[in-house]
This record gives sequence, structure tokens and C-alpha cells, in this order.
Amino acid sequence: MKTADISLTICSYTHVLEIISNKWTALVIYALEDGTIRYGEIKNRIEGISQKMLTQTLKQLERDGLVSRKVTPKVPPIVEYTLTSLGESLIPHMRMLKEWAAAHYAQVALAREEYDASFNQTPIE
Amino acid sequence: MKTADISLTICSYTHVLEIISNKWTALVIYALEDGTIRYGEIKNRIEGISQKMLTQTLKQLERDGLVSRKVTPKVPPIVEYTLTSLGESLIPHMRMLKEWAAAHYAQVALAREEYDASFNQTPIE
DNA sequence: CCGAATCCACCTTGATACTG
DNA sequence: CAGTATCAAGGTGGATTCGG
Repeated sequence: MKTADISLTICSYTHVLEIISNKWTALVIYALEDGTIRYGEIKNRIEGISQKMLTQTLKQLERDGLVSRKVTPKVPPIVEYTLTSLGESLIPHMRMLKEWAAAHYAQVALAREEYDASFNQTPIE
Repeated sequence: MKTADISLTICSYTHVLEIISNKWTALVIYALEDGTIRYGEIKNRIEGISQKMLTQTLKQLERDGLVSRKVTPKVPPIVEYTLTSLGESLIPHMRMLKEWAAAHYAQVALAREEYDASFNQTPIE
């Protein structure tokens, strides 16, 4: 008998989220959209990211095969990052989500305000 | 002078992720795809979810205006959930991501194996 | 039947300091 | 320049228990 037909481990959607739902991942991918770019340049482009988080995010993207890393061992070292074709194939889908957000996020924000207001109108005293 | 052109707070993409990137959110939305459904039925459909997480996820979805909640105050109480039109408008985009995952996740898994293997081949002793 | 409240383990993030 | 190491702090998910 089948009681549960939705499984976390099977759902492929959650696998994508696993990849792109970290705090900085999407922004790093955006920074890479224009082509090959150096580590420091990414850091300059993304407001508020720390070295640790940028390094960690890039490493994860590299592990997932979405980004390739090229080191030029000079002094000072040059490390460049590029989206792989796999990484590029994900961009259109991210754009669609972004467009959904642009079109509907105001509704979400409004819904949140109304929801929160329905509690605040009955304060404790 | 403009130094950082990618901002976390401005990027609308991150706003969507904020909504749907929780561990259970996507699965709950899937459970609601077929139409109105009761709390207990959702819980049965989703493998491994706890009451706490289901309640929390539904509350958040309701706050975001993606799901509507209808209580029938009987004994025992009946609580039904339905996707709003806003919630339904998000489904096609989620499906696209899911299709990307189905098509490309094997590549990601392979990339991870290779990446991890490149470290394990030089163990400590 | 539906959900709130508590406690707890884990993971993620971030600040800071150091290396080649 | 491009990282790594360490530590502190907050958030998140889960087990359990209680309530209407």
C-alpha cells in the first residue's frame, strides 16, 4: 500500500535547489554570465560578499561542474572562473524565475504585509 | 564611482529563492497541485515530514500569499489548503527547473564524484 | 484532527587573522 | 592576489510533548 507519494530524496526539483539555493550562488553565477572573470573581480562585483563565502560558493559550483577554474601560477597568482556549458544551461531557467519575481513579488510583499497586520491589530494591551 | 553592481538585496531572483528554497516548500506545493487538500492528507503524501515542519511551511506559504487556508470549525476540525492563483503561477517555473534537474542532474552527480575522487586519491597515509 | 511550544543538534554565515 | 583557519552566533530541522 502506498501512503506517501512525494519523497524528498526522489524529487529532482530539490536537487536543483540544493545547487542554487545558497545565499550567494545565484549572484556569483550572475557575475560569471559575461564570461571569464578573476576572483577579485567577482568580489568587487558582488556587494557584501566575504572572501570565505565567495571561495566556498565557487568551490561548490566547481564541484557541481557548473564552473571551471583556471589557475595561472605566477606571482601574484591569477585565478579565473568561467561558466561551463552545464552552468550556462541553467541560466535561462534562473532568468525565468527572476522574471516571475519581477512580475509577482509585489503581490507577495503585499500578502506578507496583510498577513502580519492581521496579528498586530490585536496587541497585548 | 560604481564598484559593486550585483546586490543581494536588489536581486529579485534571491527573493524567489527566499520563498521556495526551504527544505519542504517545494514538496508541499507539489502536494497541493491537484487541488484542495486537508492537512493530514498532505502529511500522508509527503514522506518524512514532521508536523512542525509542515505547519511551519504552510504558514509561510500562506503568509506569502501562495496558499489559502480554510478552517471548518467542527469537532474534529477540518483544515483545508489550496493554491492561490499566485501560487499556481509559480508552478510552471518550478516544473522547468525540475526538468532541468531531470535532464542534467546526472552530469552534476558525475562532476561531484570526479571532484571528490581527485582528493581521495592522495590520502594522508 | 490540527497545531503550538519546548528543547536540542546541526549547519550556515561572518569577522578576523594568517599564508604562499 | 587568492585563498585557508579558527571561532562565535544565528538560523533551521527534528523529536517530543501539550492543547483546543
